[in-house]
Amino acid sequence: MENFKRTHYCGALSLNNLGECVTIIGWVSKKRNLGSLVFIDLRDRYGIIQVLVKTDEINLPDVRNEYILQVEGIVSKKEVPNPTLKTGDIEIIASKITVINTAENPPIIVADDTDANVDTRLKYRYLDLRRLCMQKNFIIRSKIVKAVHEYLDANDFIEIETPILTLSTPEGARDYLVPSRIRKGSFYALPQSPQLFKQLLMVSGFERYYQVARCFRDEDLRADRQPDFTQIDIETSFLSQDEILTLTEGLIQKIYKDVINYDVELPLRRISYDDAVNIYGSDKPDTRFDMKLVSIKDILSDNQNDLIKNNKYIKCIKAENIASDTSRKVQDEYNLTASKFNMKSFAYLKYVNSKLEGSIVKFLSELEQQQIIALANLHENDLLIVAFSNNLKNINFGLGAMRTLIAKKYNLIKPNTYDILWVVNFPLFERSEETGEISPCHHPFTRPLDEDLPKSETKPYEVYSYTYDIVMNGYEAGGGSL
RNA sequence: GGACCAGUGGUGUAGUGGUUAACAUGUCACUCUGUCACAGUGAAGAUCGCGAGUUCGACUCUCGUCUGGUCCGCCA
Repeated sequence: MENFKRTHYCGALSLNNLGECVTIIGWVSKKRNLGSLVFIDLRDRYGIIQVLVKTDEINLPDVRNEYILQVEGIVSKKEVPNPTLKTGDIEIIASKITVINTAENPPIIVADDTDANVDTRLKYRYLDLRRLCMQKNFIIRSKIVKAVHEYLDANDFIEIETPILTLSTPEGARDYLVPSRIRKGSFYALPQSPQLFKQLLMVSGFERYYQVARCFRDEDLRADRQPDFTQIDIETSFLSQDEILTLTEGLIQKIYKDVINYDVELPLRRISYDDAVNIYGSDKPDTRFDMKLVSIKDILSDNQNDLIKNNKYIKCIKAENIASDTSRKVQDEYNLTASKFNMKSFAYLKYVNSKLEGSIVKFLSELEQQQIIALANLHENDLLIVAFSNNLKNINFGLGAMRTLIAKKYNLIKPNTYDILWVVNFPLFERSEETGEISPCHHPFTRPLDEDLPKSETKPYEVYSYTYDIVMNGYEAGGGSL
């Protein structure tokens, strides 16, 4: 077996290496044959570098896509730089090329902008993962875990592994089951989280525990949800909610700094669950765009129209400058999104030629119209979507879904920006939609807010809890509780 | 458990009852000294997911089935 040596990585070379004689190893990403000049893009984990072969000076063996080559050559400045490439200023002028391994013609294009569909990519996953954009995901993940270890180790945490084959742990999901060989007819459950174990560890006096923990939940997939996943699992003794949030913020700040060199400003914004839901229509709001939910019930308190009179809640969102773009068909699309939250009653008001237009305008007095225009701060061509409901949760989440949909449709979100905030103090209980029974919102071990404790018997749905979710760009990235 | 969408050369798509099954890209061959989505010329490559049915005739319509995707339920 030959032992192939290299002196540098392809993607790590730069102008600093100018003039050096280097040996690199990589996969052929692309070959451009101009006759006596052949350009080869050679790829390794660090990136792509162009190799220049002058075929009247050296021998070029048969080279095709995804062949693995060892290349000796001089790092040189390109005659025409390519600013779109990290190594675009330089190239290797090859003096010797060795084929380490050949390859069949790959079924998918091994490049960031491959055109293959997901199932094809999964069938040839080992080729899909050669793409640098895919490797980047794994590299980021690895860097995150490294930062987690460093931060928590520095904060006196102990990493402890907990069992995978266990009794059922009481989370909300279905367990994955593994049949027992020794006790026939019995099953292990895979942990939905290390919840019970870490609480036992606290009882045992470890005080600060963490684990990069694999969790298993036998529920259906979504685009952003897998049945087995990894969570950074933390448990401490004696800390207040404020202390645990501060500790976690430090971790988040370090991860962003170490991984993408982004400075997260601390402390993070904290908003209550009730505010998140009432103002943004979501318990995981994306606050990179405005479109806040506004109640106009007060303005319409004297209105005798049935729709207005008979609905306890009337709230609206303003979408700027899209009134003329919002046909009946588009309205139906918005309504469909909200209908998932049992929302049916909507009215669309368009502010055109300095006045309101829309089906319900005829039921609004001149004063009411002026008040709405002022409250919503309407400008020409703004669209005001008004929702009517007697269910506060439905109207909030329904409008929240519309809000997100419109923001995506009109690109209201600045790309490459980070919006990180805490949503705190969730309700302790919720009522099951089907059975009507009371059940924990979070999990059964959650501590109620001290000041709400007296209400726990009489008004359980008004009891809030020491709970907190970390929300990034509208995604729930984590959460916990006392 | 449910709803919807999609399966056509290697890949991605077009194709609304009769086509030589089209286009792009990739591949192969040849030409080419500055390409980086190289360019030019030429070539090969598809029993249209599978099964049944309707029809003179099905990639196309119907039913079933398999696979993939998105969403609802579910996921504290």
